[in-house]
Amino acid sequence: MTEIPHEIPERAQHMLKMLINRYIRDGQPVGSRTLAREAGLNLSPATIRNVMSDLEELGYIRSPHTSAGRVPTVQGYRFFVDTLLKVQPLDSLSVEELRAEFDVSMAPKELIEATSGLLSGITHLAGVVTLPKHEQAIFRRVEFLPLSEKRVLAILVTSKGEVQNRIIATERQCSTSELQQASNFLNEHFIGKDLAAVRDTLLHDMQEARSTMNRMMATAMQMADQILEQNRNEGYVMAGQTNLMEFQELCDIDKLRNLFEAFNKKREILHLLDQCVHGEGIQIFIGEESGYHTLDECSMVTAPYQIDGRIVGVLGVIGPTRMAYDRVIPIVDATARLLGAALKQKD
Amino acid sequence: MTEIPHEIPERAQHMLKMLINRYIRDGQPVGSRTLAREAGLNLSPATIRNVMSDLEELGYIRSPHTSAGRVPTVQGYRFFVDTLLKVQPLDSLSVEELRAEFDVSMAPKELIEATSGLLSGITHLAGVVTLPKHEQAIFRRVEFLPLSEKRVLAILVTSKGEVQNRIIATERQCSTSELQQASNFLNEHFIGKDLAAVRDTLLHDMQEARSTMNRMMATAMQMADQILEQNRNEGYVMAGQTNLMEFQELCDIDKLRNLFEAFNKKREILHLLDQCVHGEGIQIFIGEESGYHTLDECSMVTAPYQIDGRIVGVLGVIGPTRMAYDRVIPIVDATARLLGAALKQKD
DNA sequence: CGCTGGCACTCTATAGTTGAGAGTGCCAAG
DNA sequence: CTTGGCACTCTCAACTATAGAGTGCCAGCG
Repeated sequence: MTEIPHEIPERAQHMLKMLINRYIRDGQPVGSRTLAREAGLNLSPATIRNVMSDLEELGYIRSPHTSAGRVPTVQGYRFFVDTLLKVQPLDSLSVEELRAEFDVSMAPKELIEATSGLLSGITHLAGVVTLPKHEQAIFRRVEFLPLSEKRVLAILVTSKGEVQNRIIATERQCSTSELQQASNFLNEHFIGKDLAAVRDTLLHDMQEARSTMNRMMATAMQMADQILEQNRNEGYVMAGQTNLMEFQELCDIDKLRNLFEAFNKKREILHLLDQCVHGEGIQIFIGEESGYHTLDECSMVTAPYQIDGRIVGVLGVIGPTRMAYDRVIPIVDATARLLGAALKQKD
Repeated sequence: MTEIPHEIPERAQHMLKMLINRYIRDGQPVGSRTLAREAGLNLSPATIRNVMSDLEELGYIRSPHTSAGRVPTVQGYRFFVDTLLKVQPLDSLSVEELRAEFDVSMAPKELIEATSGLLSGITHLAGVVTLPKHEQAIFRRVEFLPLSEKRVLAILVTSKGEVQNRIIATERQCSTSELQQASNFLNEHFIGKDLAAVRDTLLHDMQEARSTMNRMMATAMQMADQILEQNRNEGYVMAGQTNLMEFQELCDIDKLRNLFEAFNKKREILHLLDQCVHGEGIQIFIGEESGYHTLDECSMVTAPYQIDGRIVGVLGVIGPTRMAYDRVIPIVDATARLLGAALKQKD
């Protein structure tokens, strides 16, 4: 079973595991002597050296230079997380502690932000959570309130408890009854309809009749657009970026700046997160695997989160390649479940 | 007029100005030869040296070490911005360009965020804007919408067009008419009242009668609390922190981390901003003047912004002490006016 | 008296040098 | 297959030397 020809012998695998564990712990290249002491297999450093030499040839580890011990390569980490790592799910006590952090009375957006902060707080890495994407948002209600002479506050509510508001400038003063009439019209016609459909209908109607309600309808449409855009998964919330400054390997000010700028630009990160939404469970990008240079020395551990079995978003952490995967993975996993559960209660 | 005894002679002032300008430009200590070339007063380096020696004795400049030219001290910068700097208001073209960036249809919170981004974008420093503090928030309307069996969405609107929403768990299913009744009750009793008063009355009423509406009222109160808290000026929005990584003098990873953590904690920054709300116009903190160690190598330029002549918040930028004050000050000033104007339209 | 050139002095930054230490690769022997 | 031994390589830190920048001071000049 483990005798696959030209594959890594069991003993070498064990050493690789030890080496990576050690490297994750203190970030220094691991030498043969250290490993001999640590590995538990009463072997001399010389023997270890032979094995390490093999592992290097196979591409799992490399020496930064001739006399500096070995560090894992991306391929090494990949093998480590794929087959060497036995991830234990979070014990139920920890899960309960975690669950207690979710305040279900929060609005969805706040909940997302809190979750992001939670992830970064527990793992001491950067936490990231995409905004949940609802398959379809259902129009629930619209409300127009006069603010001052020519200002109207418009509020749009969808089925998921999401609320958008926006201020409209009107050409002339609208009476309360006029506003009432407008909202009644929209509420009667569109309640329970898909927001995208509402938007299209409004767009169509506006071309037909240049009614006094145009302004209101245009705004309703704008708000619908905004919600739809949000639902197209346009964005994520990040927390704890400063945690990344703690790691020596990222302390190069230039790398750090590039990284932070990538976080701000969002595009690359978003693209990566999008990829994660397709895979079922935990996804891990290690170093260059992401394809983005700015993330070269970073890994990303993500899990999609779901509502009623439907994946609506992704969350995870970003940290140095030598992060404690065994600790981080269960946390990300559990957090994804808990966030899903917390969001579900809003349906 | 300029002959105040024991004060800096005119020529020395001019040199100090030149020296600081030069230092702001390229961040290197300025030597006598450089200054001789730059200053325009046909003087030899030796003469310059004598003057510089005087300036050093008076505490306006100092040498990082024996042979390294001079850099301004905090006192030097202070004198520079107070009396040497002639700030020209932004030309009207630039003001118009700036004004175009303000989209008055945005909700107040969004507007604040956009302004913060604007400041950081133009100055290439970190931009900061406090949330506006309204003297009193007026209760405008509350709305309860059933979401699912035991979930109700509550929406609270104040006179300034601010909207809060929150999800409530109810013990049993509430009928639409019940919810209607609850909101009618609140809307009738409290419209136009001060939010703090509403809150207190609710608190009182809840103790009197354990009605079925308790849950609704409790939530309304919570939301009122949240708005009130926001109005107590609890917070600010920051943008462009990464810009600060461009500056050599802040490139020490430890300083940078401390700085970023101070930004996250918010307390110290908030305290500083609070001080600025009292002074009338532009306020400048240079280096240690702030009293906070984390900001030692930073300056902060702020201006309060007002609605109808009433100061409701502060905005500004944070950057290295050697920032281009002459450029930054007019920008901060103009932005404060424009933000005030944009917010006013929401009243 | 203020300005100037000259000069010795100080300090930093840079490059080059050295030695200790860590770790390797290889080899021959068990 | 494993092991101890040994020569080799490379880094890191400490140290030294040197060039360059800038100063302070002084004596002379207008």
